[in-house]
Amino acid sequence: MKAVIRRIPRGRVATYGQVAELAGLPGGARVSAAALKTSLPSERLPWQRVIGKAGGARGRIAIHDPVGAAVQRQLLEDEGVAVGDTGLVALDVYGWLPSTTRRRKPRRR
DNA sequence: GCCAGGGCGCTAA
DNA sequence: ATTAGCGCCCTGG
Repeated sequence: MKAVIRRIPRGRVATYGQVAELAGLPGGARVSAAALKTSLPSERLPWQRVIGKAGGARGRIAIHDPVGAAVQRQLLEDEGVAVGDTGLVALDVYGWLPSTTRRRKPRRR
């Protein structure tokens, strides 16, 4: 699972659900989140590249802690990922496209 | 018609 | 019970 996260290319992002699926934990999106939450910086996991897409969000920072969220945003922009004021990230552009996973209906565009 | 955002219920650890 | 989630549906801009 952590291995999966490390696979996320720089400048790209993936959703918790996507990571969980790739890790072999279907429906375990929150498990991924928990793993990241408990992970230590020494693990050097690019947790910043993992975002959520719950509710009406199509892909945005899902960290509750405002500080952590700000950090993630900064790190992402540092990699070249544009983050909206609300922490929204254009999955259509920066979304990771692993050959092993398929996306939902690309909803035009 | 398009987009972003919020509400609701569900699943898994 | 709690949560760094997810999808569907509705609303406002």
